Amino acid sequence: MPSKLCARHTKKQPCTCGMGNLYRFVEPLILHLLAIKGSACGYALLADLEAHALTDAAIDKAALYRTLRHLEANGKVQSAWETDGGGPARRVYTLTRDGEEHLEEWAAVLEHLAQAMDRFVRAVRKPKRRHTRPRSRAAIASPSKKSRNVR
Amino acid sequence: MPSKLCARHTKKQPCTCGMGNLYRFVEPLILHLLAIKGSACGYALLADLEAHALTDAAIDKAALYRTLRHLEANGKVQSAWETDGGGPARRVYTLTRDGEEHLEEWAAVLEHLAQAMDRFVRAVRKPKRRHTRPRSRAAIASPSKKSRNVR
DNA sequence: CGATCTAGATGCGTTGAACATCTAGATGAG
DNA sequence: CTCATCTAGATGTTCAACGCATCTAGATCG
Repeated sequence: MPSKLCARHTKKQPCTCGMGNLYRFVEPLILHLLAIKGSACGYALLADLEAHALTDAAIDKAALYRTLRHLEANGKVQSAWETDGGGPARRVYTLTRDGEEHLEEWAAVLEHLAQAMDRFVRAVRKPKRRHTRPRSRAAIASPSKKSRNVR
Repeated sequence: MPSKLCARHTKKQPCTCGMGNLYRFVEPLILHLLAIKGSACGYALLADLEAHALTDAAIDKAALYRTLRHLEANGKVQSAWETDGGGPARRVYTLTRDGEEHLEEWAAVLEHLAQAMDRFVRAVRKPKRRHTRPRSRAAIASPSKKSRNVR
């Protein structure tokens, strides 16, 4: 996810930039499931994803498989074909060390985001402070000094 | 946002389906800012958005203006040109009643999402329960009974 | 044999994201 | 006066993601 390295923020702390809400949080879910299951093929993950999903949005098969390949391409997971045991061959995935770290990063990002969202929700629900009368033109025109370089 | 009405869920509760994390949460932020400011033009919102943003991702001018037009097209905000006071004409936006309700919906959605993310983060950080040895083939093949219709 | 289940993958049309660019009035410096 | 800058809004383009449909193919079972 931070494959693009996020030019804007040179912060140490992982940021939400590079991820663009990638894949509807499918990525961290997969990493987490692999972490607790040890290993699994895509099809097996599908059922668990439904149960653990962060949102009530259904998870697309295609998104799952594509995300797995994407994770593998970035070295977050490894896969190996498993043909024994009947049925079509399964591509069985396991987390790499890199993947474990990636999951931690995701946790940090989501933790921040959750807190921010929580603050936002409470701000929205805060007993409506009656808003100041339509402010003067000047107040609107120059919101603050540090809004110079708004790009 | 639930303009597509979300065919999948006929739940009463607002869901995250229709929104696809639309516009990086710019939409609810705009609604909220308009709610507390009473009214504002896009340019004035820009500065406040930086301060209130949910993520550390910078907010794109283009995204802001387009979101405003989108909100207006859906009746969530109203706008009027304001030419007095010097400078180029400003399109000044105000929330509609519909927009106020929309903000409430967003609050509900974000509240749920924040809780889900919080649970997820805690699950990830939970003291690693040593995962069971590579489970039997059967256990992998049929994850659960209710995974029949995984689409 | 044919239907169904398991498992993975691909194709495509639409939409969103990131970034650059453009118009144009107002203002201020030289 | 002229040029640069600021304010304000809008558009265009490219690329990635999303949603949905479809496809292959082995295994299994009636």
